[in-house]
Amino acid sequence: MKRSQSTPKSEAARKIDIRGVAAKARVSIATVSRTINHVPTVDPVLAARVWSAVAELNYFPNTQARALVSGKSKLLGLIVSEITNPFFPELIQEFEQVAVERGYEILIGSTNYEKKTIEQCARRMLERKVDGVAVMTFGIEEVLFERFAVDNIPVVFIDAAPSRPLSSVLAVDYRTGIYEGVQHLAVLGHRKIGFITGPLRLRSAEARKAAFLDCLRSTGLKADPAWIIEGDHTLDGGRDAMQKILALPQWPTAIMCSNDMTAIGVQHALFEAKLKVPDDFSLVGFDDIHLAEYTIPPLTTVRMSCKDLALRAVNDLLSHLQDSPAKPEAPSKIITRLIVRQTTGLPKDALADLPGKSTRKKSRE
Amino acid sequence: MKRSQSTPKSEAARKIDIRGVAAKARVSIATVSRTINHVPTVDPVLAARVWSAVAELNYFPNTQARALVSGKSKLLGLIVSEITNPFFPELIQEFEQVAVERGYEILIGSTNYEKKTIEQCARRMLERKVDGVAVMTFGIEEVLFERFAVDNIPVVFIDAAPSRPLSSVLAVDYRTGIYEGVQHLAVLGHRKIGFITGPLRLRSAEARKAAFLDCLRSTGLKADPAWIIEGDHTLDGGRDAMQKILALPQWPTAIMCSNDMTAIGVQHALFEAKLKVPDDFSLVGFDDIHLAEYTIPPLTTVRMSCKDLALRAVNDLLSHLQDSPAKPEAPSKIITRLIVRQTTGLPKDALADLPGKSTRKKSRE
DNA sequence: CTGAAAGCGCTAACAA
DNA sequence: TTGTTAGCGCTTTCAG
Repeated sequence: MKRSQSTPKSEAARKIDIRGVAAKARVSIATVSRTINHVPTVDPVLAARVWSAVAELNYFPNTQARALVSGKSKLLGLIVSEITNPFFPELIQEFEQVAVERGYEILIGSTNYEKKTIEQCARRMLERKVDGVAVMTFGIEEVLFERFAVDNIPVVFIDAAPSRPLSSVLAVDYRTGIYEGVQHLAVLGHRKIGFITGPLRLRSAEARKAAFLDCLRSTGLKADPAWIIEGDHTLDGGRDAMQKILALPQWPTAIMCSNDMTAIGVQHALFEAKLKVPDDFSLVGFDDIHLAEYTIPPLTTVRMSCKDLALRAVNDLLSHLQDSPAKPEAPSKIITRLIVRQTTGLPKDALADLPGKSTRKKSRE
Repeated sequence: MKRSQSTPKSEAARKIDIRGVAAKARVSIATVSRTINHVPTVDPVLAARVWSAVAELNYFPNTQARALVSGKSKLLGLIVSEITNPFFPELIQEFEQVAVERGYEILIGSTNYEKKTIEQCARRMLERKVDGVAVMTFGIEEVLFERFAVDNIPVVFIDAAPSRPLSSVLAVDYRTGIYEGVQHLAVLGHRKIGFITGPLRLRSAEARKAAFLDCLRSTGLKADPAWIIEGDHTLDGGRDAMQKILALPQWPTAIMCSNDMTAIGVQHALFEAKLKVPDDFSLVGFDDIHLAEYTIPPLTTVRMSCKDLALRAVNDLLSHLQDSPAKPEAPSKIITRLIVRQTTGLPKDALADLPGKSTRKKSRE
């Protein structure tokens, strides 16, 4: 089995490492190291020999050894809520692209909202000595991230973060997009708008709900607490929440959702109940995942650019890493905006309401 | 900045490493190593001291150093086609779970079907010294994986693999599921069934198509080449392919798709064309992603268990790693089976066809 | 059963 | 500019 070891053919079949390259190029390992790290002070002639040895041997450096000695793993952690929610793969893809461009690898952790898993993720990141972590799980117990501070590892959170050095926060401007959504609904004539939240212990689920309530108020509508249902940002959660609303004696005429998956779940609940979108209910999602364009009918939703999110996250992390001169504190928020598709329309009682201004009771069940 | 270095407080504020633990526990670093690696021959008294030192210091070993010396990174590579296709996150989730259970971390690579990206992925895996790689991208240029053979890194492929040591293949039994699908359609009365393939350079897209053709034949139906359209396993691809079919003078009455995303794209194309599923077209997907249950109407599809796939992939890899005694060659195929939901029904011309057996022409456009 | 010591492959002083 | 050498934090002989 251990062929190369049991047959020490002197030079011939040695392992492909920096020494092998050095031997073949007839230089020292230091020169090899300098060459492959593009240190400018290497004699071009030697460099050429090194490069051709590298090519012939098909050599590449051992990341572990490199990391061990340099203290930098060139790994960025990315912690997301739930990899099966399509928003996150889209985020991951963008994040990875930016990271790889900048010479970093990413280590993904999916928490599934479970505290134990989150702990495990944090630990894995620490063990692998990531150079930075983006916690994109929209609200998390920060205690678990104290160790990162101890180890001087930058962390970027979303929406809110503990204030400490090397930690920054990506602020999302939920209000603009949600306001546009509420306005849109109001203009169509909706006065009774329900909201299905995400898991409320997630800070940004809370933020989205707060933004919704706020926008309702500034639009002059009032919120019926019965129509604010807690969901969990999953398809099942959306379906269940909508079923709860359908069990209510009074129905809203429009539903906003804390994310698109919830909205798709709602569409399904409505389909099962033989109710039509947007004829019986108007529906607005949040995130604008690619799928939103493909639901039937296509989902009106609030777009949050995950490309932006990813780019900003990586930049924030790296700016802490490369002892940046001035803090390029870019406090601008991540913007959101409404994308109108086909799940929003006039409220069912619009025609009836128009002539007489009477407040009709909704049909029940 | 470098507090701990500039202030060598003897014992007090030293870095948290194996030496720190050893010092605090008053043992040698070798004993610490043995203890945390659960070598059974450690004196319980010393072990206890070590563990409490570990706890107090909140110590955990440096994976890099460990990997460097042991030669095992405890990393498993997982290469997928496209992380934004929901099938893959589901796969990743399962794979990660199994891997973590077994003490491995995973490194994800998403190829996006681009050769350059695949190369990059392969290289990243090599650089990070993964202990094994699962190539779940359903067909890939194996040349890129030769280096893994050189480095004795096991690789598991899907559907087909180069035969070499340390490489195994996960065979999926496409026929059973697809046959059930074709049968189901045939029983409903469909005689004209179209198929939208995946990217045909992917081996398993080819395999699915071949299985379909095969099943058609053994059901006694014949395939119209015009109704076999190449898609690309994406939403957009499905929509485009269906639009091509709709442009044909003759329509099939049912469509099978190489994956669920394609089917969702088809549903969208039909929606745009004001055609109904299953009234105008019956539709069958493949994969049974979670979303399939939530489309409108819910998608009839062929289930392939990604849990199975993940489990088998990890097992195959690990069995190569731990010098397994006998090869536990489990040549059983990954099974597939039909899940009937609501996108399949009687063909549009069923009633008309029943009385007179005449072959009517389909309405065009 | 324990500790001292030799590296794993590489980078970063320091010398030449 | 180049080579020599000392570790990075850990596992693993090998003596004791």
